[in-house]
Amino acid sequence: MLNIIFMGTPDFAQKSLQHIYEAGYNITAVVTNPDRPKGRGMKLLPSEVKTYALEKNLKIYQPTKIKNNEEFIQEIKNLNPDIICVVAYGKILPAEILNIPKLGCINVHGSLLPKYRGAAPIQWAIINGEKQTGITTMYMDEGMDTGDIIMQEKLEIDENETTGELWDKLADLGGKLLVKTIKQIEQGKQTRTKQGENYTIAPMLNKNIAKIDWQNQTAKQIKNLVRGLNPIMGAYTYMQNKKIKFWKVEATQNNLRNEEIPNGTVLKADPKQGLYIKTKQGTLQVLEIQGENSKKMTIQDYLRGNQIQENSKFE
RNA sequence: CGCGGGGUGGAGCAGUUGGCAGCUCGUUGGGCUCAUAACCCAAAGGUCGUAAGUUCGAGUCUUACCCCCGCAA
Repeated sequence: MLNIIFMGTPDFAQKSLQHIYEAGYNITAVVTNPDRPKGRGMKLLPSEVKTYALEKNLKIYQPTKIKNNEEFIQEIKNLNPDIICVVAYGKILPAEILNIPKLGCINVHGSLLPKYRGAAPIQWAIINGEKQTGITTMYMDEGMDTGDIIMQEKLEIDENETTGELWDKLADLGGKLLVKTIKQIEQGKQTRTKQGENYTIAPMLNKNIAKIDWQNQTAKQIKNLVRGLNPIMGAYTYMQNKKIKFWKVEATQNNLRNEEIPNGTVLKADPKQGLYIKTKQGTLQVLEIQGENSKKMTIQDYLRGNQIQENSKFE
């Protein structure tokens, strides 16, 4: 039986760990990021991977840094792993680590490489309105998601699907594909394909991209942004200096009114009929909204207590 | 002790310097209409988070506690 070391941090990784654990592999250690303060009160909370590892009584390492951490690297060597599986770990592994396992370090990535290399492949696939994405398993090298591809599996994206929904599906698919990949390696049947240079990058999301650009984005693009940032961050805009987030919107092609009015103008705001906003192209209908310091609610609920004037403007 | 917002009929909110607890909507009953996410009439529904304090009088001021939410990922 192979000795496997698993490295990963968030829920996406936890799913992979669960799949290989349930497939009966011998997981000699789990490496995850140190507990981080999060939530209200900034309480120190363990990662999803750590929680799962604790539950299954697996050996856990939480190094704050890996590069030049001789003690940690020695520990890994001593465990004598056949394979190291890395899924959304959050740290870059130096060659010293990559070279330890006899059968290699393999990684699960949430896109069809070489498309969307980087930290946020799922989010970007939705923001860009992709109709299809998938999971790739690969041999890791020192670059960022540049290793040779072992297996890929495609998945269709629904036009209303959010990042959260797609995330869960891919996490599960990733776990399954990881197990299949390990099996192939175990049997020596794995293939190895170079990625080629036709790649795209999916960098970490920052605050700026979450802001709706009323001047340059069409209704359709805004819809993609909103679902791409749900439930992480949420697309936001301003109304009278108050930050407002949209969680669910619909894009309609035809304009509600044809007058020459600025993009971002409220065309209609009514508790019964909803909220409609003019965009560069098409009309945006808001379905779920979140006011400043408030919680997410349907547009109907929101408009009962919060007046939005027709012809006022989002910025 | 990370910073901030808030608990008021079923929902979302307002409530000014303490002085009859309100708005929009929903619900129920009735009316009108070829028709409606339409309109008209009527009704039900609140120990204002909990406890104590100040006061002639507290949703409003003071203190303590409980709960919820936002920022950050």
